[in-house]
Amino acid sequence: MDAITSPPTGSAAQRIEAELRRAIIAMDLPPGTRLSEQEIAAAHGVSRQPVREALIGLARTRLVEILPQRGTVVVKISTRKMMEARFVREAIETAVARRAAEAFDPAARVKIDDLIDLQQKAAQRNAHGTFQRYDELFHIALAEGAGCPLAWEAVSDIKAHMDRACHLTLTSSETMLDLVAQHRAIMAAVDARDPDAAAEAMHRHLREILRALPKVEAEHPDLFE
Amino acid sequence: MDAITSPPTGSAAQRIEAELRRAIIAMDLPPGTRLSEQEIAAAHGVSRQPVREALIGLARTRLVEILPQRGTVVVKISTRKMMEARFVREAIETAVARRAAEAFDPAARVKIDDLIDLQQKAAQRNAHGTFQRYDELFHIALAEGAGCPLAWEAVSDIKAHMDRACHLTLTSSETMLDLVAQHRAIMAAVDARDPDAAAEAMHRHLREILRALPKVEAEHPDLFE
DNA sequence: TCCGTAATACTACCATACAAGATGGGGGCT
DNA sequence: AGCCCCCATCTTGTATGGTAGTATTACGGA
Repeated sequence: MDAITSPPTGSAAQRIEAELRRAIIAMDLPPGTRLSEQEIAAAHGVSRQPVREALIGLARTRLVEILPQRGTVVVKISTRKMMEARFVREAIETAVARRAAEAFDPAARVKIDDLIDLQQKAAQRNAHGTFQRYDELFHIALAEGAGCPLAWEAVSDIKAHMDRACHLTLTSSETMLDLVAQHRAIMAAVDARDPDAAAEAMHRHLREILRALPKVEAEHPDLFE
Repeated sequence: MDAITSPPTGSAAQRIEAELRRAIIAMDLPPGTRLSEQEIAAAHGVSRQPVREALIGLARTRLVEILPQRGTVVVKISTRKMMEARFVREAIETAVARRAAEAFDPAARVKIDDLIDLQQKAAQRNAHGTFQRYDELFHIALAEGAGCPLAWEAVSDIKAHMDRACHLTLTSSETMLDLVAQHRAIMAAVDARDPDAAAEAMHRHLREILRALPKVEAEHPDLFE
């Protein structure tokens, strides 16, 4: 089961980028953290060049901001941009859900049940990191089963940002189990071959996610811009 | 009027990436072309490092493919992926059009009329490159006016691929003028505050674009995978 | 005490050099 | 002849040194 643990992949630059991305989304590197090429390179036992390429990759997805000749910082969370991100993601994923309900790859269908079960176990253990990883795998499998894996690429970066914000809102085991139930509801509509219901279920799913964000912003204003 | 010519921006890596991206989309570098870090560096009078970073950036948007220790090539066009891309873009832009019809920034509204006029002139002159540039500016302005500039970021990479394919289909001045008319139709629905009509107009607009692609694939099989 | 100025200590950026892997061709062996 | 192995020559990947630019800080004057 390496579907969940796959850091040692390819070049040093890719490894470091994956590790930094994970750390940022998991809030191990909170918004505002200053990142130094030197320190990261020393910590990973490589030179500054691969680290630099990793940071450029992260800057492209807006997870960090590179200020020329000044430094690199983890970008702060913007509630406004989160709402825009949710809008875009909703547009894509409701369309995917609708298509999934019209025709779904049977082979991918059985895999999804396993993913949901594993995600539920992670939620019961209150294992935040693995929960989010299985959440991601669910959405990937849904897109692939619907026949548009490219849609996931478009959602991927957006979801990364949202996951980071969700790390503040998703604290209790109950809220995580709610999301699992919503996943099951989506698949129920897909199985029923009901496009409108599937889109509506996805719509409700995504609307829930960031509901608590404004409250969190009031509690941790330093993490927001 | 620098809105259309903005290559000399920032670092050497960014300049080179922008230049290569333009060349790839304009088919100056056809699919399958082998790109050598050495040659590009020599041609631009810089070292390999910035070129390398530029190629990494292009690889991230799937315009080129880097084969470790082997070489870098301009990716070939895939009709299947183009259809998937159109699906995703349609999902986003119809949602944007719907939102635009609900509320639109007046300041952005007047700018759009200018862009459409300029695009029409470019179509009449059969100036393919500038036509596509104004097409891009139109869609950007629409997203901004609708209040979700982030949506454009999600569409940007997808549109780049589609524009490359359109370079083969958009040959006559008439087809370009058709697209301009469709832009006007979209804005007419937006002005009428009719979300469904705006979404439908956008839908028709995007459906047209790749209609001729299969025929082109039969004519130039070497450009496709 | 406060402010303007200059030196200092960082940063990202670029150039150069080196290393590691992959390919293609040629020569020798079977 | 056909196959295999080795080597020359590409490629990308990594390491290191140096440069230009910015923020900070120390310092001298009012």
